[in-house]
Amino acid sequence: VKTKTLEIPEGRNKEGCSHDGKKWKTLEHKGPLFPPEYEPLPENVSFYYNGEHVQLSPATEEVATFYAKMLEHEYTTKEVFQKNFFADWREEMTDEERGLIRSLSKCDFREIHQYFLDQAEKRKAMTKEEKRQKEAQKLLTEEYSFCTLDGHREKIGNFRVEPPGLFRGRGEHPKMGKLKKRIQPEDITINCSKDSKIPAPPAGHRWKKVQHDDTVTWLVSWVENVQGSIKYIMLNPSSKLKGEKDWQKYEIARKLKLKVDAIRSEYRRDWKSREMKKRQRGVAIYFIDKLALRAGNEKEEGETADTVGCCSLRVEHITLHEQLDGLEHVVEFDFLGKDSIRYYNKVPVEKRVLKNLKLFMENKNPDDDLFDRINTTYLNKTLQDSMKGLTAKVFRTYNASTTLQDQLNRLTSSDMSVEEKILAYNRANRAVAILCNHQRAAPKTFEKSMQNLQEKIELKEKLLETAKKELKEAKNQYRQNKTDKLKKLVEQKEKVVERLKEQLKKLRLQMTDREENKVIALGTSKLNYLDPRISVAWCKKFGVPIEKIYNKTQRDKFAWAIDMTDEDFQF
DNA sequence: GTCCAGACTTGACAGCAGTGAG
DNA sequence: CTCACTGCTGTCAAGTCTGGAC
Repeated sequence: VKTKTLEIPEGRNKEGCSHDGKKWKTLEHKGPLFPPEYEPLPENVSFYYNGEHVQLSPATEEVATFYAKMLEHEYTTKEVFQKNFFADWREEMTDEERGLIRSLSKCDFREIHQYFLDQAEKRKAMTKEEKRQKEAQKLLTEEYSFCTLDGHREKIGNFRVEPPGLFRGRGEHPKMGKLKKRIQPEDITINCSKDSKIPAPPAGHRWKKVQHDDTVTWLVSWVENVQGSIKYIMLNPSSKLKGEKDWQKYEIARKLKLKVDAIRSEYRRDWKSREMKKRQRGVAIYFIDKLALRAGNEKEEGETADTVGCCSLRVEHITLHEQLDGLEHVVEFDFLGKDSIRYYNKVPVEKRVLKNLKLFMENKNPDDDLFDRINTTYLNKTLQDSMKGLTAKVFRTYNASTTLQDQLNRLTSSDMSVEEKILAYNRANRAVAILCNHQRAAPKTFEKSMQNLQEKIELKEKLLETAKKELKEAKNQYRQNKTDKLKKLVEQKEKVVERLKEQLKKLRLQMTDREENKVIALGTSKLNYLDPRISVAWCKKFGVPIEKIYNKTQRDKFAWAIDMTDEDFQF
């Protein structure tokens, strides 16, 4: 039986929060799966120092293989990467090795590199027998991929412990190249219920700790050595626990929809405040609302790449223009955001905003904070006063979902073909991705695949032309000699023309879609920002199969929405 | 207030499997 | 059957936000 309104789970209030912070009653699992032990290189594969063969100790050799595997990557050409790697590698060496190996430039990993290339080649040419073995292996690991939470079998998101390797940060990360160490069972904390079957550590080992904390959702955790942060094993997005949280997130965003007008007048009032702090707050929230910027927490300098969000914007990240490209009062943004993705945007703003920004920038250096009186904690406290549960990131969710809903309403009509509807959907999705600045590297094969598509279109055009000629010819013949046979021929030729026209149209749509998608990533917004009920309702209303919009993983994650939504739902 | 640990969401991307054309 | 291309899945880094200690 499909319920139209989601039932409020037992022990939860209407926002889906547990009253007592408890996330589960029972939790049982098998613990984490460890990566395989290091296998030393065969004897005929050598490392060379200064041209001489050197037999490395297993621990040193393992770290050398991490570097050797990356030899072709741009990373290894960066000085920071090399420096970090070499320092950490030397830590792993025996005294003797450390005495000998003093300069990375004298190290020759090429033979090791080639060895791994050959191995990859071999793996590709795997026989059926080996593939069957792989399948069997998969079956063996399957039991690790599920747990039992409150009596339900649930899929786990990441049940493997991360393997050792070299840290690859994004952008200009000061820690790139550092050694990410192998995690031992002795580093691992297990979280499960008291009365459950406690997972067994590997033979000869023991866990760091076994705890029974029902106020958190993770099953396994460990501390990672590069940043000192905690890593977790948690449930898959398809799980009930994650699904409810997701639903709750969108409900809060819908609540903002009802309050947003009041909040907007409030922050506009702040623009005129006597207090500098309130003015900054007003402008920051305006940016977060209008441009879907991230909150922008402070980051530890020198520990991470230099990236910013709204509150951490610096003077150097914006340029003010009284006039630009025929527009008035324009702010030009240019900064690196999350994952060192560039945000570049020229935005016309209200006169008062520009005036305020000028004020904020007065007597400051380029590397001074633009909003020096506020931070994300203060901003979120203010937002909480306007609406319970409101934080900066809710604006991203709200604006993304609202945009999708608006765009879909505007771009779809029922007389479109399914293909046209899907193009409309993708366009709506794309508007959101642009708003949220979700970018991707242009696919490596982009130019080529566009060219292929173009050729296909040209071929179709020719076929269509020929078909049209044949149709005309057939019509002529029929006019002169009205036989049944010729009538049939005309009909047949008409059908061919029709079919070709359809195919051509489809190809052209595909081309447009792909071109417009070149550097835009749709996945992130689809997965994290767009209320799935909007898409489900749209599919139902316009007769588009849900499979055209969501793949299997996405359908699993959004099962809650697919179940509960009818075609009238509006965000 | 400020600092920091902790928990959880968000994000780009590599590598793989599946698929359809030749 | 092979090969090229695409879409999916897993990976793990990088954010947000909360709460507690001082």
